Amino acid sequence: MLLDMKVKELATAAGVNPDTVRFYTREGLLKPTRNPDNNYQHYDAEDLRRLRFARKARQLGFSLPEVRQILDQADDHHSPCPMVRDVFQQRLAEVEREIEELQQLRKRMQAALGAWQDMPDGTPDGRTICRLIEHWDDNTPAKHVEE
Amino acid sequence: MLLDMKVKELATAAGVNPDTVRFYTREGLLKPTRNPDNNYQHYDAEDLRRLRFARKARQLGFSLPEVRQILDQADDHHSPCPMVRDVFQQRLAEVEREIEELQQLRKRMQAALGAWQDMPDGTPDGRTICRLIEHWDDNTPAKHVEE
DNA sequence: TAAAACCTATGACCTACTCACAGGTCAATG
DNA sequence: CATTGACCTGTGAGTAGGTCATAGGTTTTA
Repeated sequence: MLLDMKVKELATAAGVNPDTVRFYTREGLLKPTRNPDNNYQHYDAEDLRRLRFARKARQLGFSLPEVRQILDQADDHHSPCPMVRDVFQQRLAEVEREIEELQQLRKRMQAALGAWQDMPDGTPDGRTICRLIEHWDDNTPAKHVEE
Repeated sequence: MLLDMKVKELATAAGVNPDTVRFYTREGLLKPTRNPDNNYQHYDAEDLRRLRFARKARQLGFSLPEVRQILDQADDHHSPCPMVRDVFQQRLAEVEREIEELQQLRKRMQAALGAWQDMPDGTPDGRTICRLIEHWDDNTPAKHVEE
């Protein structure tokens, strides 16, 4: 292999914290060789690709176990792509759920903010702590049973 | 006080897990009295109000330390409302940032999904792990410096 | 040759709970 | 009155994905 990197070099090359490299190594996402002389880890171009891949996958919302699964499948010369397509679709749906939830929240917050314009601050009197929050109407749709 | 509740009664009244009541008590958000006979905690109507308040505040995105701060201010007969308004505004802005980020992500995911329609799965060949992800274009705007 | 900069492994810390455990207490039943 | 079940107590671990601290070993550079 052309590249032979120690932890910090790999970390710098991928733009991550050296501790993340060590963490991923412990977690089995990276498989460096070890120099028996000094016990140092040595990473090659393949590890760099794996690390970059892992970071991209994390940004897309794949969990660490999912990333490891993909990498392991690739190691076994199975194409992980069908699985990736599948998890990716699920993740996209999840992102859309999150967006809707946050939009609901924003709506309620804006409404609360509007209502608060007209409310006095008031000092806590033993009956109320902060009316701003106590009088906030929680319209959260009850938790789904199927979850 | 009219109400005198043990842990589970308070938890049921507020619709939370009894362990949450114990946790909030350890964290100083609730201040029950203790029965010296059996070492049990006793909560009153005030604790119920604090607990309900805390849950509402959490739903609005306040952190536990923030909630404690608000409750402490109320205990000192200072109106926490100005602070609440302030943190609330920040939280709303944050929610809006999160929404935008997620919308960006969704956009990129949808684009990737479209592009993938035309890409073959391919078996890992030592150079690529999963083209679907490796060729995904990460347009994440570089991290803000001010954060 | 000595300091600076790196490496190692391990464990703690972060959030906001939730759960498990071991042992004490209490109300009701047989 | 003893047992059972449901409650209580405190403590510690687990969750996700890292980040940081520590103590000690190695390599590089001045």
